[in-house]
Amino acid sequence: MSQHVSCNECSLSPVCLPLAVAPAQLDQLDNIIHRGRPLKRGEHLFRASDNFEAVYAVRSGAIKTYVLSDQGDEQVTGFYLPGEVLGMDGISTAHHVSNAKALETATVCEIPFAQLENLSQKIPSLQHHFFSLMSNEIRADRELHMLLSKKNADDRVASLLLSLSARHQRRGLSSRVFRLPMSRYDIANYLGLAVETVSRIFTRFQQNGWLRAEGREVEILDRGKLCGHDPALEDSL
Amino acid sequence: MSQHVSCNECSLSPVCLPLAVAPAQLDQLDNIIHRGRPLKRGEHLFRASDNFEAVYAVRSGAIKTYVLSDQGDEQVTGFYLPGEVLGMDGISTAHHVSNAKALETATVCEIPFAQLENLSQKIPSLQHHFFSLMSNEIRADRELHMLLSKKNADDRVASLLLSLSARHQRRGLSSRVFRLPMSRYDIANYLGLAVETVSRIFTRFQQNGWLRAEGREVEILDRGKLCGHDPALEDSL
DNA sequence: CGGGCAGTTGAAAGTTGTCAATAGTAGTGG
DNA sequence: CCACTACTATTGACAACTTTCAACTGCCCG
Repeated sequence: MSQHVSCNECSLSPVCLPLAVAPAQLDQLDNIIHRGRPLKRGEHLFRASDNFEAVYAVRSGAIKTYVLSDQGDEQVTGFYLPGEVLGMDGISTAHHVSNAKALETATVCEIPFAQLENLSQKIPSLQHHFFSLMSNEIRADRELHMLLSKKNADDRVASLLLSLSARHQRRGLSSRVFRLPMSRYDIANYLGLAVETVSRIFTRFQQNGWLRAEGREVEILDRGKLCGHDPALEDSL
Repeated sequence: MSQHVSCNECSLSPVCLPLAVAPAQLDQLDNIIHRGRPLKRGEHLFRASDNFEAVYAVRSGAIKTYVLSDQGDEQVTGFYLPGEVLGMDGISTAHHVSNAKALETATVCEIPFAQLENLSQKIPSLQHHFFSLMSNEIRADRELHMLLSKKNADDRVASLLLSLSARHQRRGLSSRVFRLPMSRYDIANYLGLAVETVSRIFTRFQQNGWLRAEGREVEILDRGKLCGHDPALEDSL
């Protein structure tokens, strides 16, 4: 497997950073990007104590980010799929504040932030796109805030399933059948629930005929009913 | 009251956008800022349907942001005090996704975003500061995520009180005695609790001798014990 | 001065968490 | 290649925290 897929040849370019850069300038972006060796399941991309040097775009696999409280318990703060950018929470502090860990074998593009800032000075559309990315992150957090604050356990699980489905579709994959890259524990942790609760909800969704799940393989059988659990999502697909 | 306090003369400049701009260039920032008439309590600064034109720095008073679900119920997503910048969630969509409403009489500086982007092309430190601001917002959302996901009602209320306290101190005001700009309803909504729960917790904190509260006036009597409720905050002040 | 909203308090109900036990799965190493 | 082990997932019973419903007080603004 070549580790030197340029942005030009990367199938993710329509959904990744290159979408903000004119073809003529794509080389400039391409030149600052480092493509590292694949991460194995469980390996860290960065840790909370590391200096903040770069942001990362997922090329394959999946990454989870999490923070540790002082008591040492973990809070999963996000799941990142191919084409998505992570690591932006470190900009203001010069060191990362969260940890990033591969949920499965994953490859990432490393984008040194200082150079990205320089390039953003020259390419306004890149600057704007990066503002947009961060703005999207904030917006997603607002929705998560509502999810955690107002929605019951069923709605939370349904919402995550539909979010993953939509993000698969964005990459041209099936929005109906896909594989969850994360464990039930990670799902529970992310959604502020107990694992047992998540497990029971998966069972109930299947009993209702809304979902088929075998381990991490899921098939969405009745999107409407899953949305119905959270009508706010009715139109999202 | 003059509505034309330049950044030069503004007491908030050490904690607001100007902190990222060299004195020699401050005029350039100052020139793009609009200082509107004060907002009365309950007035909107912007609404979710509005076009996204600008971000806003609070000069006095307090603003809350909120989103409405499709069922029409409100989720308070943030409280903004003097020196804090809001409205950045609209960058990616060209229209605002949240609403911003004055909790009390408030004045704000309006910073047209297109011009801010242009200026950021010329002043690298301004671009960086703006990235930092958004990064901070994301980081705060991560902490809120943990709060809503893992902490009980007591910890959530304590955490909000201590956050407000720290933000007062940042402006050189008392971190011990201050006035809450928001209602118990807003606090409850923001923290994902029922008003009754918040009210009971205020009562209990007072019975424990940790807090004095008369309406919206609060005095923190035992910061340690409030932190103790959420040891993650022990060192924040 | 009055009405409506903000705030407080009590009792009951419900959703979710905790504890415990069991089954299934995947990675490891012989 | 298979067995072992540790982790992931599921299910049930019970407990706990928080919500909901209801009533009441007080205050602010019109």
